[in-house]
Amino acid sequence: MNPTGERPRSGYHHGDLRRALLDAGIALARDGGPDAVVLREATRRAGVVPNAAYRHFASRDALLQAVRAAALAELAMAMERELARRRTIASPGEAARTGLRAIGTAYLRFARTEPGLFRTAFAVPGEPETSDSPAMAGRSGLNPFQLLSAALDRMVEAGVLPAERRPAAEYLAWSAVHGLAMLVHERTARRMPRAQMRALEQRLLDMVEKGL
Amino acid sequence: MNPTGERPRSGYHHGDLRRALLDAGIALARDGGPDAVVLREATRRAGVVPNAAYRHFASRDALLQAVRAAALAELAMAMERELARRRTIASPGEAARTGLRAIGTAYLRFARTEPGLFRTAFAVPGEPETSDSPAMAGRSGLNPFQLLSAALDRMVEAGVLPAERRPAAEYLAWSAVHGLAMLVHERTARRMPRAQMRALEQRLLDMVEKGL
DNA sequence: GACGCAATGTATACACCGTCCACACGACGC
DNA sequence: GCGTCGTGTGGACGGTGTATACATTGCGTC
Repeated sequence: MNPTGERPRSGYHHGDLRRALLDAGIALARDGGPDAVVLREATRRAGVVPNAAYRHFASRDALLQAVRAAALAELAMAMERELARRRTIASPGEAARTGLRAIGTAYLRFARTEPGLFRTAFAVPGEPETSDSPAMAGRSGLNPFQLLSAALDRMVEAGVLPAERRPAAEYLAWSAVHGLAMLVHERTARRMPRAQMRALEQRLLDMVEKGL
Repeated sequence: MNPTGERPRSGYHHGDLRRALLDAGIALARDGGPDAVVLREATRRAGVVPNAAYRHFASRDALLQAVRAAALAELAMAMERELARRRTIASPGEAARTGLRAIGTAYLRFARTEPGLFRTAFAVPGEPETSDSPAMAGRSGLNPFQLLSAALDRMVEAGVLPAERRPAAEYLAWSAVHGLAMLVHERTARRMPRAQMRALEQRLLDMVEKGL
């Protein structure tokens, strides 16, 4: 009944209402996407009257932005985990390449396994991902976009990406992966067989590597 | 005051309310995106009481889907225009390549010049674009996705795309272009200089051509 | 040409939403 | 011990989508 385990309420004051509202908002976004994060429902889950939210968030949109930042942070951490999962590779060139691939893989998996959070992170206008507010970042302090940039930098250093192709390369890589992610869970190809989908993801990452 | 030029109302009956509601919905989506197409406002513009809409659309979502179909049809026509604009080319291989490029160019321009309709077409779940309801199609009877497929088919016929790479290639091409389109007008890079943006679009299309 | 039915538009009402305002409670500093 | 200020409450307003019952009228049938 009370999934996060906090007792219903201590007294007149809540204790940490901001956190409770944010958690409720994240849960709503997780299953239902951005439109599902509705202020009154969040307060209901926190066991509090609707207007109490306004002591912590200026508007429904402010809450939504906070949820979005949390979603981006989760994605960043998924990327960091995928990067860490690589075994140490022989050549530095290969290491750099698998780094980029890990970023893309984590992105696509996140879109698959957390469609609601994914849409909340990217289908809602707001502060651009390129800005570095720590709320959007993972443990490394980098947000998803910055993690991608770093991966590309390492490719240049390792000599597997010509320096003259480096500028703005994150936009190309991001575009391709993001487009497929949208395609995957939003529409068409929803009922494409799993194996075929994975193969398509690999081909896309190949295309990026080859075409960058 | 009455942009489409129809007189305010004849009598008790409207004449073509369905069309009027759809037009109003399209106008709302054009500046404001999917969330802006609100049923009551559409009826207001048609000079009719809110519930009248329910004689023509089962729900707000049904209206939204009709608007979405119209947006897809507009995109299809933009693609057809771009295809027709090509001068006749010497080699059939080159013709096939410029065909694919025209599709991508039209897509990116549509996202730029009609952001509201673009988001309505793609940021809202619904019948997949791969289905061929004529409401989503252009003059050729093909919808945007089918136009892309046809362009790829022509590349195989002309011998500029190996047949073994053809299957599912539309997903790769669509992903890249769609991702950039989202990136363009949704977030980051909104204030990127025009020339730089165009250059980026060209590089993306290069990447697709090379990496497909 | 009159009639009746089905299609279309109206009236009223409900639940839900975001948000504003005035007020109640209570933790913390003087 | 008391006042102040941060936090939660109560009530209200205008907006939305939608259900249900009613009014009007165009059109096919006799």
